[in-house]
Amino acid sequence: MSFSIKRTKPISPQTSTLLHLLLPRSSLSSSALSQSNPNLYHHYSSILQSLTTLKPPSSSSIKQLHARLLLSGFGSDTHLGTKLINLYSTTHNLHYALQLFDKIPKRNLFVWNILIRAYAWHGPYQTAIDLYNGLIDYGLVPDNFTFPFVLKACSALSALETGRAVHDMAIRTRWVSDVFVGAGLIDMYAKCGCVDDARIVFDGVSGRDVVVWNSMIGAYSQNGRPLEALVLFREMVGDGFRPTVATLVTVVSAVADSSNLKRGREIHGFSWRRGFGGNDNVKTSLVDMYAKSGWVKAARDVFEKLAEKKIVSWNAMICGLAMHGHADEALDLFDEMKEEGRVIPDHITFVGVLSACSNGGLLEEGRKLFDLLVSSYSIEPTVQHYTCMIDLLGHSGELEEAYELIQRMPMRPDAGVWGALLNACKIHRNVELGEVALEKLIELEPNDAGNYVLLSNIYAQVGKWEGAAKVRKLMTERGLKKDIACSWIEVKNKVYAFLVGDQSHPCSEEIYRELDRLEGLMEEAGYVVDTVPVFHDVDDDEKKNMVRVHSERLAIAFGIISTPPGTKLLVTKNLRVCEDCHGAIKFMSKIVEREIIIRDVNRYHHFKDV
DNA sequence: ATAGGGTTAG
Repeated sequence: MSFSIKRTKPISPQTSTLLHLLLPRSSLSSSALSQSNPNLYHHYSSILQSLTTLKPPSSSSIKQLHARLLLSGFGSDTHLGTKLINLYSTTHNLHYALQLFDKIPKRNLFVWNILIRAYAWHGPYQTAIDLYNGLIDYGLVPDNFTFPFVLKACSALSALETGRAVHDMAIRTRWVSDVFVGAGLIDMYAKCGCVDDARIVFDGVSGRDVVVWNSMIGAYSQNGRPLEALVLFREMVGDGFRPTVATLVTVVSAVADSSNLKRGREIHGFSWRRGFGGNDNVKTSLVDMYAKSGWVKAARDVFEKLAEKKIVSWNAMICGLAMHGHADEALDLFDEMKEEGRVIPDHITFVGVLSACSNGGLLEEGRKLFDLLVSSYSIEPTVQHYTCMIDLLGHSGELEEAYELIQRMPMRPDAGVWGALLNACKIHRNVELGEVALEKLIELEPNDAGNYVLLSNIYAQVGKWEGAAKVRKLMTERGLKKDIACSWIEVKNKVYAFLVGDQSHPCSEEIYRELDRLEGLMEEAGYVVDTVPVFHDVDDDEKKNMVRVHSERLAIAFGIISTPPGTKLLVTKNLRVCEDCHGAIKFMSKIVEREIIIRDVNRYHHFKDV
């Protein structure tokens, strides 16, 4: 019997030399092979060892070795089998790995671990969890390697219940305070949205290292708690830990969400002082931060200084332009990206350009892009792409077409889709479709007050007060309250917040006096109060009063009286800017000759009619 | 023999 190696695929010269050295001809042609041959066993073991050091190990060599091991009667040997499984799992041959695994009678923890690792990295993630449970049923106890692997699978699936069970096991096995296990648990809880559980784990980790800090800062940042992320970052630096690129990227993204340019510039400065100024990853997060802080030009400057523009960088810049309503620039940049040809647009790029079209009212451009996404880039449109299209069609007044698209889309429309339609119905005062959209929204998000408010406003716009009252009653019955409007503005390195009708500010009197003064000038310039957006069915005078104390107006008035003439104002609001304020701020901007930017829940509104 | 963290949209 001959054992010469059959070449199915050419193997790398490196591997071929290696096999030649380790397998002298004599052993290759030997005809009496069995487990009783310790030399051969040793040979196989060494070859396996050497293959492990190759990066990447040759797939075909592994299969050949496997075949020879079986022929030599070593098929069920734990030691050799383990090594082979390890090789198979690092070369993504999970099928063979699992086959071998089933044949090994004595399975040690190491084999379970590397299999769980393979499935946690490449999926199917549920298999990793099944294997973890299998390991326990088999009578083994998970160790400090098992936990990070299985937790990665839990994170990928947002499998909170399984994650909690794993956490419980980590406590019982006393691995819970280990840095690796802790980081895995923190990340799992973060991905499941349970930041406070993550914090409990964080507080219990002994000998925290930089990764554990990063994980916890990221947990806050990814779950919309930027201030806590920053507090923890300061604590980390105060404790003498040296931040890494991952720390900076996470913290900059947290600052981006906190909408505070001063903090953003501070962290930018910090990154320079600590030697991260030239790092492309940090720069990309800065592009996003500057865009979200309302300073598109600074974002663009950082973007142009990137050594290499990767897809994330392009996306951050394109989306940054889109959210500020610079539709043409966003599309130009998209063209530039295609021309440069180094990166391929992905699904996020298309969310960016489609939303740019939506903000810019570029219906035909948007239609073309939607076609392009499927035809030229073979991207499977996601529910977000459909949402963008429905938003675009809706804004452009094509409500019927938008509704048809919802009925045609291949996946189940989510709240975002119906929300886009409802919003379009509000803009174009379409009660019938608005009712359809709200009905669906109530099914999907029964406790979101904003949806009810929107429909109520549509009724109010067309004078259907009984409809508005019906929706309001429904809200009261369900115990829902409209979120209180709040706007904030940063003046001289301090953030000031204003609620609707707020009189608590020390300068309140001056603020209202300034509003009065502006209103007089606005009316002279042709401004007429549009009372329609007011929620309640009250008389006109009262409506007028409610509109004029909207939180963004208070913030703007405060900004005007407390900054030098000509200073640009950036106001952030927790809800959407109402139509009347939109019109009023145009006049204000003109009268005081200032650029005013409002960041609301959806996008940025620029008023620059100086 | 095996290990944990990061940026874009929504």
